[in-house]
Amino acid sequence: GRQDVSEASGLVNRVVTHLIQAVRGRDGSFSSIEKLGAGSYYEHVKISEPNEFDIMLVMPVTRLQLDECDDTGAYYYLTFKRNPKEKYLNRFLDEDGKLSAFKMLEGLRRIIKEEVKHIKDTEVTVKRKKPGSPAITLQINKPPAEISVDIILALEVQQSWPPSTQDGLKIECWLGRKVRRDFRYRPVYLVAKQNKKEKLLRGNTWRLSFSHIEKDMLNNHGSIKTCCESDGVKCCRKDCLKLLKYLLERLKMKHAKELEKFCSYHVKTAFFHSCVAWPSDTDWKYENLEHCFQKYLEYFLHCLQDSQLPHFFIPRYNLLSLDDKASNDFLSRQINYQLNNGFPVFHQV
DNA sequence: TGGTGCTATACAAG
DNA sequence: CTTGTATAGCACCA
Repeated sequence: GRQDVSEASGLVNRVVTHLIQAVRGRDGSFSSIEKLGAGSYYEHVKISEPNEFDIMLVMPVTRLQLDECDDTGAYYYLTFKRNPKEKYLNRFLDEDGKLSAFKMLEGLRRIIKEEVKHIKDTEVTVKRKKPGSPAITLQINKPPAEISVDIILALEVQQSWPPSTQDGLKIECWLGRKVRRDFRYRPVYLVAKQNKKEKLLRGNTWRLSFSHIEKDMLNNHGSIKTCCESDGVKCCRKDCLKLLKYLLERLKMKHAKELEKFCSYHVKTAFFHSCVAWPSDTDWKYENLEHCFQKYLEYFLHCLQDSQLPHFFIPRYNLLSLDDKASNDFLSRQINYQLNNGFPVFHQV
């Protein structure tokens, strides 16, 4: 309830501000780090109790050279272009001059692990590292329940988006050309995410992140500027997204193993494509929630059947590989069953 | 003088 | 009502 949200967010904010202060002060490396709330909680599309938070810690850097490390267009090796003043990051460079995501994440993790001990009145622990994951996960013990906070390290660089994004973000018909142009002037974010397909697993790859743009699109999702404002017309876009998130979450609970490849990002990506396919606010009238949800769901089913869901910002990067055809078919069958039987999982608790 | 960091304030979203 | 975020004003310091 409201009380829980308040308690949880208060607790998370106290812990996170404490950690940010410590990380900034500790040594030169992370002195200009900034907080950015990301993920469902901050996008107002959280479906369950507020027990999961995503916090991006953003490091501004100047002039990076991005080299694609595979054909997805999402993963990059990073090097500093001609001497920037980023001397304080030298200790995170590999032998070949590449900025190491692993080393940087370890540096941040070490400070956080140390600092967590100094937080009074709250029991905070740093969870074991998952290989290749960009997150440092905190667990906050709040007696009846537990809150987990994913801290994601991101680099922010004010330069043009890489070529792989050229034909992505096709929002002209939905949000407009000017909005697209403005988005593309916003900085590039790179998160310390290891590419599993990388030949040598040295952990120095980075992945593009568009969390800042996604958050903006969700909070400003109307074709008409006044969409969902208090004196405007309410639409059902966010409710549709929440419903499919909830459906996937429930199905994942029932079939954890078979559905392990799927995450809410698939659902979110399909959502943005649906917003483009049905760009007008009248396509998402609040009264038509059921019909809209069904169209969105059918779109997602098509993606699964074709094993084809392009990343919204990097069109050549397919999030549903043919290699996982069996998983895609499994989820498609599960969703079809739900669709044809009045969504039984929504009623089971 | 300009950069930095804290606080107050306004306003959006639910 | 609550929380989150952007911004303006202010003191501080090199």
